[in-house]
Parts: sequence; structure tokens; C-alpha cells
Amino acid sequence: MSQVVLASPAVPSAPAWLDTIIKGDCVAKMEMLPEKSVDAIFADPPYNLQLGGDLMRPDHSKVDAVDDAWDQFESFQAYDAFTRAWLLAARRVLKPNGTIWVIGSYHNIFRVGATMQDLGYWMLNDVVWRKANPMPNFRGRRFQNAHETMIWASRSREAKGYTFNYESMKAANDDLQMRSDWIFPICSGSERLKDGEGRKAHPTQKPEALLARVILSSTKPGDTILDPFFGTGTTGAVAKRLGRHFVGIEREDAYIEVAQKRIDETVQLDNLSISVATPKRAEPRVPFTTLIEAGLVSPGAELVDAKGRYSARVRADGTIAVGNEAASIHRIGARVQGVESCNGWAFWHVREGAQLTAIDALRDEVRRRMAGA
Amino acid sequence: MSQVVLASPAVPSAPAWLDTIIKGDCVAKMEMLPEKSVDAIFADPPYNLQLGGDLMRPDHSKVDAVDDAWDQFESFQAYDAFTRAWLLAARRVLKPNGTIWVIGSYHNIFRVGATMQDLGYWMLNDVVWRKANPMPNFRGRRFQNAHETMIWASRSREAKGYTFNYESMKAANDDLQMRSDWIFPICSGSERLKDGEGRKAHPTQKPEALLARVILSSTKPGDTILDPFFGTGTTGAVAKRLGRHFVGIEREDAYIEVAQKRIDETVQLDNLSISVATPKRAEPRVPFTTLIEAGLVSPGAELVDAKGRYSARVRADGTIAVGNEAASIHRIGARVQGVESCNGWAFWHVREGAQLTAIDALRDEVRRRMAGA
DNA sequence: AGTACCTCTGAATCGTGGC
DNA sequence: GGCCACGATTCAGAGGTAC
Repeated sequence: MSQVVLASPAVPSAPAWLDTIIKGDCVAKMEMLPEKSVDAIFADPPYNLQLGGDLMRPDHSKVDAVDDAWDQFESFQAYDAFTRAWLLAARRVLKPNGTIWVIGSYHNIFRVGATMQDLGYWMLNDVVWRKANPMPNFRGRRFQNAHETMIWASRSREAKGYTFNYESMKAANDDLQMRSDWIFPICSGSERLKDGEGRKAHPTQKPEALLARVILSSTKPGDTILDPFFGTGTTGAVAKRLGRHFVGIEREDAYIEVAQKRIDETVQLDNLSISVATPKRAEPRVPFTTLIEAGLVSPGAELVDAKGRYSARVRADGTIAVGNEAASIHRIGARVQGVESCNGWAFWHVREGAQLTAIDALRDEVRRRMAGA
Repeated sequence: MSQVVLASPAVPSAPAWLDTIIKGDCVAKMEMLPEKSVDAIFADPPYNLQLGGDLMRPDHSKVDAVDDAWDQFESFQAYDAFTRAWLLAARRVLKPNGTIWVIGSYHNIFRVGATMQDLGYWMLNDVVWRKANPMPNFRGRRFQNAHETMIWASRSREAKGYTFNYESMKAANDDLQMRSDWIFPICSGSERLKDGEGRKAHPTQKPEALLARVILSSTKPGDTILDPFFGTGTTGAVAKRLGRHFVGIEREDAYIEVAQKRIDETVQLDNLSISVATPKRAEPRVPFTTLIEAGLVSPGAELVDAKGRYSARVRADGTIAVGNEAASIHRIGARVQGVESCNGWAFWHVREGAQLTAIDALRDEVRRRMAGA
């Protein structure tokens, strides 16, 4: 009797690169992967920040800026060429119905987005990550830069079969459609990886909650997610935890070491638990200027305290004025009483004829309108 | 007796185009305006929406999409050429310290932003308009598109003297820095302009509250704001109400008619209501020695920091001394803390028994006396 | 044990004016 | 145009320490 030679198994073995970190330049390494082999891509490319000198906080401490060599480009042209190259290589690797996420800030995201359109990617959404705790603007010269932007795109306009877990997202958002603006804290505390000396292991580590929403919304369990700028491996760790495969590409040994250890320590959730976490819905803070914008208080209106002893005028810019001094409702409330501080919301009222309406009641009205909308 | 011939007024007459709507193509008309003649620009260019067929709601009603001829471009190249042309013409008209706002969605904002950078504009912020009541996504294939993006940029990297009313914005936001994400309802209800048949007069009318914050944050009363895509004149109406001048450019007679009527019916707020909170930088400089001359601080008096850790002595010449070293309040403040620099006004206090009085408060007193005199 | 206070830090394109 | 003094400017969260 001759021995039966077993045929190769019906299920093909997983490719060697699956669930690994590939060391090297992301363009060269992506070109070595099979075409149309990954379901999704998450990319956090260099932002090309163009910083001037040192920036000091008001308390004279120095801001730890992102001044790494990998974020330096000679010109917009150089950055565009780099962007075009990696986006092109990424598109080859992406399955026809795959989607790509790219995160950036105003420094780079417009160039990235235009290049994506030029290469044939089809935009599905731009999603705003609103930071719950952004760094302040220390010099008071701009608005506090409190968000970053993600672009979510399919491989082409014709690709209609991409994954979007609409029902999961809606259920996770208290049965309302998930919006294009998400709020998450920045990555800090124990989640923030440290090197041997206790310094942050990577200057721009992203929060796992952000990656979790990305992965849960646009991939299925068992899918493969490629991250060409792997860094400390947030994409890989979250993918593993949520029962997805990953491929990471990273140039720097120090980052690879941290990422591998992190992923090794990550445990996959049981199948039941790979569901969408419910986002917290905090009571929205309503600034005084919103009452003016909503038409509930008019510029020029008179505010008085409950006993009618003090009076102030509302200005269009959201400050209120007494004499020739203008400041917030809180400051002016403190000022007229000659005290250190004052809750302007509790102190001031709008006079309508003989009737006084607390501005706090008007704020409640704004909250009702925002919730009802 | 001969009649006195009055000389021409010392104040030069306003240019003929101020506070008017110019009919025509915005590039051609901007090229006819004097260079460096406007303080700010607000632009709401065509979004280049690429809609397929008609979009139907679940109840089979048709969504009133933006399908106007002015929003159709043959290709990204055509849209880019158009964008480059109007941004170039706009930059010529903008004063060196002027700023520009451009609003768009993911369809066009990335191309607009990249072009702005290519032309030398310097980005200050991207600001997200979060819609309190956005249109739902009817197909359930994407996230609800719940925001639009505005880019705020100066004319060049070197222009540091642009207007940003930091104090107004902060006071209006309950004494917290204004963030880069703003929430406003979309324009609807009685604010939404209708044509003769009760249909909306313009498909993309922006809310006045949005324009008000733009104008209040980045212009001063009396400034001139150019809007090259004037539409129904939201920019003009809000500018007039807030005591700013405007110039509008619009091609379509129907929009011009609605806009002119709207602006004619708009009333300017009184001066107190529109004035801008004064930044400390702009207040008259008071040298420390003035406090001594005014008798508010005596030579020989002891200065301490808020926590009483450091102490210095006031000298008659307006310097203060620690040990055998004498210098300005700033230099000595820095010296005792061992830091590079220090705002002595915020650091030092006069001790009167157990009570500490900030020398900054004494400076305010001097300023009040000077203003009253 | 609980709380109050202090310190540190995060993708940052972060002066002005007089001499 | 360069130099230098003046002096303006921060929010939320985590973690540690003192009481």
C-alpha cells in the first residue's frame, strides 16, 4: 500500500507578514506586499510642522516640541512627493473595497487630501477628532488648536462595497447616527508609553479609543489593517484586541521594540465583547456668547442682578460692560460687587419690563434646543 | 463780505466701492480694486460637489441638492485653476496684515487649503463649524456629515500684526480660550431668506452667528471685509450690524437683489455694543517709577511674590534691589526665580501688614487716574 | 482614608516697539 | 535692519505629596 500524499490544506496558511512589524521605509516595504491584500489602512504620517524658536509656557517651562528628524521636509514640494509616493503604494496594496484613514493637522492635511483625490481615492468623510484636553495657545495669538482631522476614503469612486458598520455606530451613539466629529482625550497617563528613562517613547502617540472607533466602524473581525507609520503600534494593539489582523511598517528600531512588547502584552477580547463601546455624552458647556448667537440675549441689552442693585450692558462680542470696562459675565459680576470671583450665570438677569429672567434659565433653553435638534 | 469757501474735508472720502455689491466675476472685479485695500476676506466658494444622480430620502422625497451651474467643474484641474485665480486676486487686495477666511467641505477644502499654502498664505487655524442640526445621512453608508471646515490664514508667514481679538473671544467663552471647534445651528427658520415663491433664495446660506464670530474675532470696528462670493450677503449684513464695512462681489442678479434688500434693512448696533475688549498690550505703558512718583509705592518699601518666598526692596530710582543687585522689576523677578524672563508686574506685590497688593493693581489705578484726568 | 494642593505635560507652524 | 528691553501669556487630566 502506498502512502497517501496529503493535499495542501483547503485553508491557505496566513502570509508570513501578517501580524508582524516590518522594519524599513514604508514605500519600499509596501511595494513588496501583494497587491490588493489588506482590508483597511490607517496612516499617521509626519505632519511637516514648521516651528520657529522655542515656545515657553507662562510659567517659563519649555514646550517639548516635535522636532524629530522624520518630521523635517525641505519644502512643500518635497512633502508632496513623499505623500504621493506612500499614498500610491498604499493604494496598490488596498483591496478594491478597502478603505483608508489618514490623520493630520492643518499643517499637512490639506496637501494630503488633495493628493488623495488626485490619485483616485474617493472621500467618504472627513472626521474631526475633538480633543477633550488640548494644549492651550500660550501666546494668545490664535484660537486654541483643539482638534485634528482624519480623512476616510475608499479606493475609488466605483467601490461601493466598502465596510461601514452603520448599525454598530448608531447603537453606540444612543441610537443617533454617528457624526463626523468625535471627542476623545489625548493619549496621556498610564496609556502613554515611556522609554527606559521615563520619557515619552513617541512624541505623537494616538489614543487607543480613537483607533478603536476607526476599526470598529470600518472593518470586520478577521480583517487585516495596514499601518505604514506604525510608531509605537497603537493600530496593531487595538486591532489585536478587537480580533483584527495587522501589518505595521516602521523605520526606527526604538519604536519597533516598544510596539512589539506592547502587542505581545495585548490580549484579544472574546468574540462577544468585540462590540462598540458606548461613548459618553457629557452635558455641553454653553458659553455666554452662545446666548447672543441664539438670539436669546441681544447686544445692548441690560443685565441686572436679582435685586436690581447693579447693571451692565451686553456687547456683541460676548463681553458685558460697566462704565468703560468690559469683560466676561463672571469678571464684571465680581467687579461690581468688589469680590474676587463670581458665577455670572447665577448673578445676572435680563430685564424685560418689570420681569427678570435669569441668564441661567436662558442657558437651559439653549441646551434644550441643542439636545432637541 | 466774501463767502468763505470750505476746504475739502480732512478725512478722505470713502472709496466708491465701499459698502456696495459689485456685479460680475470675482477675479475680474477683485483685479479692479486697489491692492492692499481690505482688512479681511471671507470667502464661501463653490464646493465642487460631485453628486451622482438625485438623492432620495427614505420617504422617497427628493433632497434639494446643490446642483447649480456655478458648482459644476469639469475636473479637479479646472477647480484648482479657478481656486488659484481667485485666491491670487484676493491676496493682492488684502492688506499686509489682513487675514482671510475660507469655508468649505471635504469636497473642496483640501484643494483650497493646499492652494492657499502654495500661494504663500500662512495658516493660523483651521476652524471646525460643528452643525447643531446637520442633515442626516439617508443611506446609512457614511458618518453623518456634521461639520464644515474654515481655514483662517494671514497673508504671509512674516505678517505678525494681524488682528485677533483674543480677550474678546476668551471673555465670551466664560474666560476660557476660544477653541478651534465652534458649534452653531445651520441657517433656517426666519433667518433663511426666501424668494418670491417661498423657496430658499440661496442653497448654501450661512448662519449670521458664524459670520459674527468670524468678524468679531479677527477684525476691528471700521475695518473693511471683502466677500468675493457674496450670495445673499450674510457677510455684508453682519459686517454692517457690527460696525464694519464690506465689499461684496456677486455674479447673479437674483442674489444681489436679495442681498441689497437685506443689508438695507440691517441696522448698525451702537458703538458700545460693538467695541472690542482692550488687550493689555494696547493699554498705555506705565513705567514702574510712575507708581513711586504717584505715591502708590514708597522708596524703601518691600516687594514680595504672591507666596512670600522672595523679597526685594524698592529704590527711589525705580529699580528694585535684592542683596547688592539692583535692576528692573522684571530682571530681579527673573533673577530670584532663576529663570530667563519674568513679568515683574504679575510677580511682585506690596506688603501692607498681612495683606498683599499686586503692583499690577496699582498700575491699573494709575491708568484710571490718567484716563480720568 | 480622604482631601487639598502641587507639579508636570500634551503634533505648537504662538511678540512688539523703540533706538 | 539689528539689538534689546519690556512684559504678555495656559487648560485639562494624571499623578504625587502633604496633612
